[in-house]
Amino acid sequence: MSDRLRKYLTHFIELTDLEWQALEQQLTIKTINKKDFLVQKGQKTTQIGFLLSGSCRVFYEKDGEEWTTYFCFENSLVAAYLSCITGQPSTLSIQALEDCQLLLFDYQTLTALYQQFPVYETFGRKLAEYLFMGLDVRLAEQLILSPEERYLKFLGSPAKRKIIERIPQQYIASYLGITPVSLSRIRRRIIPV
Amino acid sequence: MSDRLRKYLTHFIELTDLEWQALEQQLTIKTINKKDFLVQKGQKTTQIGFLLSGSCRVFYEKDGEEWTTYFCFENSLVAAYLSCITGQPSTLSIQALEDCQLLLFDYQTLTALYQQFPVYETFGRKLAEYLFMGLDVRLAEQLILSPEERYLKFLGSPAKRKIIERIPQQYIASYLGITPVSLSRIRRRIIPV
DNA sequence: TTAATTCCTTATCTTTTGTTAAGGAGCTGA
DNA sequence: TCAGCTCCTTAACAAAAGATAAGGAATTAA
Repeated sequence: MSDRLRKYLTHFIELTDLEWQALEQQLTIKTINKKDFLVQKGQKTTQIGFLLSGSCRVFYEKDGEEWTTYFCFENSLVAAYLSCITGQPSTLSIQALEDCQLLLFDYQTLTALYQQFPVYETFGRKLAEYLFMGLDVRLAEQLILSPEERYLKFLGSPAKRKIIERIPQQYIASYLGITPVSLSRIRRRIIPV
Repeated sequence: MSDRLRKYLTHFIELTDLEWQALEQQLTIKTINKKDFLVQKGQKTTQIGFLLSGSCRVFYEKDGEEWTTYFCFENSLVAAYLSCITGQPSTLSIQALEDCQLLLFDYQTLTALYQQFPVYETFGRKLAEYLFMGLDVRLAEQLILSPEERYLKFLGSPAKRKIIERIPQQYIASYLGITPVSLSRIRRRIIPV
């Protein structure tokens, strides 16, 4: 089970058995149901999850409206990473869109490993770089593309096809930064009949 | 002169003289004039600059329109960091808004230091985390705030007052993700006479 | 099976933004 | 000094998005 996390980490670093076991010992497993929250706005949460199955949405809430920053699926990490770094209460929330099974470890566990094994410091750097890259691209799209162009790009991304198949359209609208009504209009415009 | 960079780095890490000198040796100094480009879209640029004086804007260009992601001032780093990480040609451009004096070093220099001194690996992690934090906040604002709210928040940020004083309003509009005309209307709306 | 719920679409109206063009204030350089 | 340039504002119109409400299809639960 935890092998899947170990394999995921090889995208970033190579671990000896000893190094891996140091992390593996700290893992816990958790199941959450659809609509349950992994993180709630205002909470101090430093847990980092690895999704074995299911999916989540990460979103900001303001005035009762929810704006999605990204979606997470199986075999990827999910966390309020900003909150982990700053130690401040999270400004975002994470909710299960399907029943989820997760491996969990704490950010403190990770920082402790930074001291013990240089390879984990490298992992921390590459992870932050990876998250930075994702946000950089996301922000650029939000700035230079119109809502319609953003939706077309979303459709054109193979990695996001599965999102469309598994995620209610209202959340895709919230990801694109528009209302569900507006997305519905865009769809009619670009997919005539 | 380079002392100012050393002092800046103490926000992230503490360096011994030996560690600092390893980087200091690699520094070059550069002067660029207002409107000159530090990075042009499409270029492979892995230079990292530390602004001793002046200011720059970092922006994406599409269909002749330019959208600013952030502004840089003296005593801060400026780079196409995404391009550094990926090794791909830069998708963004960096232009001087005032005459600038910079200390420059290459991203390769930094990664070489990762191998030699663990403290630089830590710096690399903290730098990536810092950049991630900036983007996370920026994206959230872009998603949950209206253009008018974004401008009000911009006005309310002490760190950004100097931007307003030194930067033409059209670039602030481009940072807010709206046209200069639209910003002008917002200003009339919120600052009645 | 039926009722309730969720989710998407559509319509109408309002608000906001984009587009284009014109004009004026202020700075800059010959 | 004066012409040119940059930058901001304003106006008029078009395009797009938000708000609200209604209706229907599909799924879920009793």
